[in-house]
Amino acid sequence: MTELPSAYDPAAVEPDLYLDWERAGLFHAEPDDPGEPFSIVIPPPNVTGSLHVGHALDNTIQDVIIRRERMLGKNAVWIPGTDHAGIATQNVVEKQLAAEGTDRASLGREAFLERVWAFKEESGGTILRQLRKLGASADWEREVFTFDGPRSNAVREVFVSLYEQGLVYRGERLINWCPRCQTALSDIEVEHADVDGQLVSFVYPWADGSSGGVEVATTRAETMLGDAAIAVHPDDERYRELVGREVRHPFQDRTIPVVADDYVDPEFGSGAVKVTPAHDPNDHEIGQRHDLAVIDILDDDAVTTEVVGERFAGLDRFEARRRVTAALDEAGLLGEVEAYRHSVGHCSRCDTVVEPRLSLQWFVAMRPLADRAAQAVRDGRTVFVPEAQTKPFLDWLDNLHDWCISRQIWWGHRIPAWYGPDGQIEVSREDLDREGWVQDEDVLDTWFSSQLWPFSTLGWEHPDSDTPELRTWYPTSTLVTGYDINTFWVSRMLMIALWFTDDVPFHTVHNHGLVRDEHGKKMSKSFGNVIDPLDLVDKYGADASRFALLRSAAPGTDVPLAEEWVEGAKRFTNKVWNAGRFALTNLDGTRPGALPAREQLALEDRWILSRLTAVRAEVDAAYGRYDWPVVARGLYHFVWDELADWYLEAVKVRVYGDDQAAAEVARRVLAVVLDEVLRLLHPMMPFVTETLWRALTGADGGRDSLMVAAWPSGSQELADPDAERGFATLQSLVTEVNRFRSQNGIPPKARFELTVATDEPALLEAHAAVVCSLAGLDGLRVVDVLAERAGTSTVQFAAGQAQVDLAGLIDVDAELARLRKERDKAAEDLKRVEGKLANDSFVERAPAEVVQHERDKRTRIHASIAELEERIGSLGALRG
RNA sequence: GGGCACGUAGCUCAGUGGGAGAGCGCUGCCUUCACACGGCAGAGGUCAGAGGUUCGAUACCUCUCGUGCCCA
Repeated sequence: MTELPSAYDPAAVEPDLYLDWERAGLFHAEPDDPGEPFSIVIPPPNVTGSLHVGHALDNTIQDVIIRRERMLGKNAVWIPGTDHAGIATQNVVEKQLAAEGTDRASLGREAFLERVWAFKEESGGTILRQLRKLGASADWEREVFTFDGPRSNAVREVFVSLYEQGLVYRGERLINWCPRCQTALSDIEVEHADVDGQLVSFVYPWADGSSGGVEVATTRAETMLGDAAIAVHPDDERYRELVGREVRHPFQDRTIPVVADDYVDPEFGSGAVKVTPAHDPNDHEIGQRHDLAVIDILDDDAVTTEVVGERFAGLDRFEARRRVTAALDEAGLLGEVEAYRHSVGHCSRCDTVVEPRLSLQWFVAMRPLADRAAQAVRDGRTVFVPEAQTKPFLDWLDNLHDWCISRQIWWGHRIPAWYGPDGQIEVSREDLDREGWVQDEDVLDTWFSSQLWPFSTLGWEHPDSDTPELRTWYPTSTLVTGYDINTFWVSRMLMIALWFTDDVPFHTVHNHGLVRDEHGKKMSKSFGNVIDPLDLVDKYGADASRFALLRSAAPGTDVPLAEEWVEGAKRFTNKVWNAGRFALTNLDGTRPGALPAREQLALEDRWILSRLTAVRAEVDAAYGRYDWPVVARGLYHFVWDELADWYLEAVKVRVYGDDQAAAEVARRVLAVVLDEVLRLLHPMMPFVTETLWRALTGADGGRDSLMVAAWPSGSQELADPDAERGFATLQSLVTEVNRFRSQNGIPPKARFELTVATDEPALLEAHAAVVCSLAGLDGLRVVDVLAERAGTSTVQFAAGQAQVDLAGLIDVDAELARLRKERDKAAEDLKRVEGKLANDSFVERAPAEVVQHERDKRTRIHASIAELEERIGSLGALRG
């Protein structure tokens, strides 16, 4: 153990330790292992992706939870895996093809898919390998993939079954179309962003040739080529007479009716709106109410078709917008054109402006599923932590539209629907091989497969599946994700699980925030503020990287991170390392075991054990709330400010002293404290703690590991308020002496004597050695009354006054200034307290103990001021 | 437009109805035998602003200003 280097070097221990854990099978669990089941499924990252700092946070939290549950003796499993990520993965491969001067159409479906599979084999799993560097203790033997055999079987089963129940249907609906990805998207794959555009007003002239017309406004002028009506509010007096009349389309040989519809906002613009049922969701609904024509003006590339007429056909939608506006101007119909900022939908995968478009697609009817999910949440069968996410989640479920699940791409689960020569449709669990029948070309939305994740990973392929894994670990315990995918993923898992397994998929959803930079800005390549978690691990180690993330991950907030904060966490790992190293070099082989009898314990032993009890309770409570900063701060403070700064220093008196029995007691306590603090730190900082723990206990690795050591019990028997008060008194004296030393420029090496008058003479006499050691004193004398002597100075501490005998070394002016400052502050405090006590309503109405508290304070400050005045006087006399 | 957060030290954030804390940064001293990735000490805040409730508000309520997110 003496060969432990003086600075902790993560790179030297992490890879070997990880391999050792994995080889020993410590990550693996079997359903019949002992212990209450506990399970987590990983939110599957994109199979071809690589680890970013958001993954690092999400998986660190999961690892912390699973490691602690393991230590608590649970049969804990963490199931890893990846997602085939349809559009994202296909986009990457298509980009590769483009670079090679080809495209998927020329390759054909089969060759293209071979190509994607090859890409998946080559780059797939990288991200899971990267997770290992963070120390993730997932059960790698159970790794699964949304597109592997069993998971695909589950997808088909669910699709067919929902179809049979009438919940999956095919229909022509207005959907979000991405012209770049060439596929339909669901509502939530569209991101709305404010964009600067133009609000163009123009006039539709009356069809009967009478003068004037109806003015309408739009941000998408080209859609007028597909207008089917003009709508006004039925109560709008201005237009009452006009409903039922017709206007003439300026560029097409047709007329358009004026209809009345409640949807119209009479306050907006002219109060009349153009209606384009084929290209706007609201207009589509108006169209249905009034049985309007649906005029689709765009093709798959968002280029105008011949439907719009020769003049404007074949134009990109944005070019068409310009040309139509110009043409309206030419025709003298153009009104005001004003700059207008409005919300525009963009493809969440490629940021192209999405086009609302009428299309024949597959949908899931969500209402019955959503109602069941909402009920489960309202009943508390699944809870959100923090709780604040519950309401938006329920609101979202309550306003859910049907889910468009077909995607016009090739990488994904192909829709198991076959079309016969006479328009028949058959949806089947088995592939159909019939003359003249063809399978649907489309694949399913990736979320359709990942929604099955909590049970498909445990072996669910159909309703009769009954695997030991499902029996043991389903429903899963906790799902850990960013709040941003509650709608995408959490909601769908909840809905589909309730429908197919008749149970919630997880009991708890723990939402963390998004990792941002140190100013709360989103990390992005264009800002150049991206932090690569693998760089962090290389530079500072996995423990420090994890700890820094956790320390910022407050429930309900985003997670700011700066590299220098990770550096700070690294310093903490080094502190832990050196505290451990100090202990180990002084333990003389003492192993953690039973504590000495209470009467053998020194005050500092009782104090540190009491503090340890308190921090353990704090940590357990914070774990219950998933409050990572509190866990991290609690342990940080305990290790650094209490264990290292005070206990280790105090313990030196005995371990370096001559009393062998006392040294032995100190060693035994030290071993126990170190053992327990390593256990408490282990889930957050697995590597440094395991390394020290092996040195401490002599564990030789393999299954003899801190990973499976017991989590400390919550026993309160070592709580010791008397010891805490007593030790705090000693701390107060030491701190005051140090302050005095610093303020008078007395070097740390300079020793002097201290004479103390105190309410705690027995305490101070008994612990003179510790105080002398900590405060760098020659000796400590306890007297009844301090005699004023030339060349001395007096400081106050919690239990009295201490006189420093240091003739000639005191800077009298500095000391006077210090005392006056202290007195002025006390006088200010006194004024405040007396003001309070002079207030009758305070004395009458405030609780008795609060009033008493203020009275005690007044007494204390009075005494203190008198004391200070006296010293100022005598010191002044000394100088004068 | 609707909803939800948030505004506390230079920066990032804790916090509680009885006159505020941490980390980093900053200043001074110290190469003390676990650690200079360290030790000891220090400076720095009318707790966004205005009202209200209360004996007492940074905390509870209302409004204003500012910031962020979600939805339409």
